[in-house]
Amino acid sequence: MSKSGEAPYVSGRSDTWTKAKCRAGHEAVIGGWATTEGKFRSLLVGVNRGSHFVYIGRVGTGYGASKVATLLPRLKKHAAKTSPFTGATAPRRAAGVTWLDPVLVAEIEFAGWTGDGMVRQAAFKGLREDKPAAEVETDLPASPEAVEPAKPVAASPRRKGGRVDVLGVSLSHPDKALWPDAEDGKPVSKLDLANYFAAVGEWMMSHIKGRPCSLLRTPDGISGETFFQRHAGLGTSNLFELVHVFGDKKPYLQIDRIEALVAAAQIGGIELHPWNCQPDDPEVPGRLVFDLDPGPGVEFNDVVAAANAMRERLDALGLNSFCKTTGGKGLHVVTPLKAAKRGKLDWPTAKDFARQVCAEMAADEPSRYVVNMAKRLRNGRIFLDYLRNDRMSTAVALLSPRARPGAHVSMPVQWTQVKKGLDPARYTVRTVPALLARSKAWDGYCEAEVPLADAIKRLR
DNA sequence: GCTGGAC
DNA sequence: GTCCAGCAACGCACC
DNA sequence: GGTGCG
Ligand SMILES: [Mn+2]
Ligand SMILES: [Mn+2]
Repeated sequence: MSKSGEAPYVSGRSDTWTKAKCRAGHEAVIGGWATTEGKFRSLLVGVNRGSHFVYIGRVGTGYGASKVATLLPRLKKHAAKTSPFTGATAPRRAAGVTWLDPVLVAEIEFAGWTGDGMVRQAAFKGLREDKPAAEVETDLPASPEAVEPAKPVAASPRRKGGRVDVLGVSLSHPDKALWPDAEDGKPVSKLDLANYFAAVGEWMMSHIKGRPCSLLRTPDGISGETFFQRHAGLGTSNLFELVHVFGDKKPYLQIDRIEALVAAAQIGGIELHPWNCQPDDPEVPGRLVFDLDPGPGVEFNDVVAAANAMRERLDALGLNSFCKTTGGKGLHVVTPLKAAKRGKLDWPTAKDFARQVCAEMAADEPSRYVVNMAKRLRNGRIFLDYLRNDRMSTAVALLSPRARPGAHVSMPVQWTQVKKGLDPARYTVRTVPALLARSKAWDGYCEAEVPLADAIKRLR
């Protein structure tokens, strides 16, 4: 498992069989193509298994109409009279399908396998000119037992064009620097980020899975252009899930698998900003985030004190809380919420609860805390930002890196660490995988959830 | 990083 | 071909 | 209503 932390990235998932299949290959041999009404539709692809050429499904070409233009002549050159596919699963002859001699190798990206061994949501990424078709074999063993346990993935060999795979996801320009350094004077590359995500993804996933998740992207590094992306656009990797939320036509990005984290790294997606809803239920609050934002002139030790004070208040209300650094100057105190069986919690209620807790804390120590946003009263005080607790509001995800100098990440810590001397700058893309492997921080998070209704009663 | 539109 | 723009947008505080 | 902010 990935907790051993001895390798830059490891599989870490227990469903080895599924995993092995998912990674079985991102290459396939083209055995045909399909058109409808004369327009190109999809590629029919397969892999070699022994003496068989086994069909594994259709592959779309996404949006790159230009890709089709260059591909079509290559296809036509290898057109054949008969199907190259063999065995019981070979596709039937059909209108609009042209067969091919199985010599062209496609690089594909896909989201998984159907029960009958076909790729799901497969997209064409390009031709592998350097790979002979005969070498594209299924590496699936005959039985699940033959799959060896998850093991460190070997350092990915460089391919032509310098591309590298991480968890089967192809990275362009793996050596491109995204940060000038991680407190160590050495540039942090896209490959470093991908390896980071692969290493900590297991810990991240339960906190982002099933929720819309914006990306803060910086494809040319943190000193280049920076922009948020919340919607899936043209050319979005099919490793992301797409989720529709009430009131918006366009689907939001969602990250449900570690491979999607690597896909985020590929497009320079550094920061993850998920909704704080229950998984797969955008309308129901799933956690409260108390965002402690120090104004100018506040010592970090005072933020530490604020986090502990917040924890005590939440304790008194019957809520369990967990603390993480933000990767910046503040801290987040997070309380997991149990979804009520009846009488669903709504966002206005959750936000109002958070506001009241913060307002009481500020009223008790007005010289330290403000609950009023953007007021110049913030000087020397800590802004208790309750506004993360709204439907469309986000806070930086657990273990998300920050697109700022130092490559710090939002690190889960134990309450015993939340004391004088806690140093958020220790936690970087470079240091965290090893530290996390030995940490017990946030153990029991899921079991700690409590319905907010009880706490609301106690508040009044 | 990637797409699509203007030139 | 090359160049360029888009890639989020909501609630609060204050003017 | 606009602007600054998170
Ligand atoms: Mn903050
Ligand atoms: Mn804030």
